[in-house]
Amino acid sequence: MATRLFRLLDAFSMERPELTLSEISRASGLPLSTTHRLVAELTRWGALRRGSNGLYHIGLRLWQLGSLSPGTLRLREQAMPFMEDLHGVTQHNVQLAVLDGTEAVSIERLSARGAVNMVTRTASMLPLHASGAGLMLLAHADADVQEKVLAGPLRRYTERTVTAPARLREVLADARRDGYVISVQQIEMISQSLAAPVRGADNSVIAALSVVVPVEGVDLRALVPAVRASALGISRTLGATSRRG
Amino acid sequence: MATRLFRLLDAFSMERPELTLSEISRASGLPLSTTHRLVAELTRWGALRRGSNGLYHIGLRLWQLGSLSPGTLRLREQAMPFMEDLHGVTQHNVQLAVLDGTEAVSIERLSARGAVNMVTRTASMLPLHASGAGLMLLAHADADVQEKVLAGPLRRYTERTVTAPARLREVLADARRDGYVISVQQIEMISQSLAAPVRGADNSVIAALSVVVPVEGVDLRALVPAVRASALGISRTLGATSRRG
DNA sequence: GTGGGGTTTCCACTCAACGGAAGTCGGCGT
DNA sequence: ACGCCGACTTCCGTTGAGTGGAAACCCCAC
Repeated sequence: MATRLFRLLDAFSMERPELTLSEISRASGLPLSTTHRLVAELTRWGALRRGSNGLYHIGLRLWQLGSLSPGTLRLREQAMPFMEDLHGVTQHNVQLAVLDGTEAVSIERLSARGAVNMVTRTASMLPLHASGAGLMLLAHADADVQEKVLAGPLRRYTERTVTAPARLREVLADARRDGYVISVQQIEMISQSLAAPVRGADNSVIAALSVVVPVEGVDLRALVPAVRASALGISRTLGATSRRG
Repeated sequence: MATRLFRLLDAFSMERPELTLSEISRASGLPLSTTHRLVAELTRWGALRRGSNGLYHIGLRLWQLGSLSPGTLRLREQAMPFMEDLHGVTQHNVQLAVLDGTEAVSIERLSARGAVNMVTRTASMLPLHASGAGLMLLAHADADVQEKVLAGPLRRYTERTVTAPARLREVLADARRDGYVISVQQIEMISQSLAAPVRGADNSVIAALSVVVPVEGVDLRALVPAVRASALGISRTLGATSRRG
């Protein structure tokens, strides 16, 4: 059954990327002998590898497969130069995120040396309703995704997190109209972010470019043109023709 | 059964990253109804996603999982600045590869604007016995891997591909001794490459940094110091203390 | 309307996955 | 040296979950 495989693979995480067979068994709740067989199959295929230390870890085969996901390899490669420029100019955290189901996933990030330690790491999730990038992606998401998110529980990270659906709709409408969105202290009280949409060849929004900066001492408004310009640059490289932000 | 899932996922490729259900069924050789059920399960978990166009593609969940593979995220992030410098100085293709089983996988690459069109793309395989990076990885691989590769069939890409095990052993020994390896016209008659080892915190070789350049008009020897220095730089960033190349 | 694709649902059979149990290996403490 | 313990591996009889043929469904193009 497939769910067993998923349970097994889910045993691996950012914190625990290497596990023994028994650990996998315990973490996934599967009987040891079953785990043993499944792990063997996964290893044969290359989804898992056993290191010289005897521990199992995710194999590159899986990474290669994952790299086929739209909005990783090509998007990243094209976006990198622009992100670097933006990072160089602003000296703040820059990140690129895409939509996956009802979550935003950060696929690339350049962190500033002395900047706010971003909560998020590459390959991690961002809330759609509270992060700058998430809001921009949500603003341009399919109607059903929007409805699902607006209906579902909207976690309140801080006192400033917008959790009222009606208010959120306004924010999304503004984001679409303005071509950028600013999210202040919605995830942490010490940080704020600004995001702009990245469009693909068909002019649909496929990613969001954002900067995450400290609340203290930074005026996000001043960064709006830079972020929008960078996002437009990426869009153009990807073949978008629309001038809309 | 797990193999069915693998067959199904293998239907996706660099060339065909988006497929209809029927296409998946045909490509994987699985009955349509079985495919339907498996795809549904995979989609529920997030390994696959169905785009607004109705086509299925690999989901970000899989990409995130794959990113847990050692030698992708962290290695890439640390290596990037050095690769960019090297790329800037040499103006040639620069790539970073790691070992997976008995193959080398390119995990990052910077291609030169007007350079040889590298056969390889990011997230693609390199032969261990014929590419510069592959040779360096093989030179430092576990004994059993080396034996397997030397025993197995060594594909002859060009007339200059080394396929004699004895000769290959010499090349590997030289690579270990010198701290770099040069592979001339072993994959294509128009290109050659130079690779140096990247060491992790335990001083073991975990990756290979290489440049791929045209045969005509470029003296690889002149690039040896640059590539070695960059590789050492990455190693140092990763916590390696060994001065051996 | 009709044909032809892709897609979804249904269900009885069967065989492959399951997992308890027993056996192996290796390291550590006494 | 010995015994213990944990991790790993192998075996095998049972059974219920995966299988896949078939039929219905949907939607578009001609």
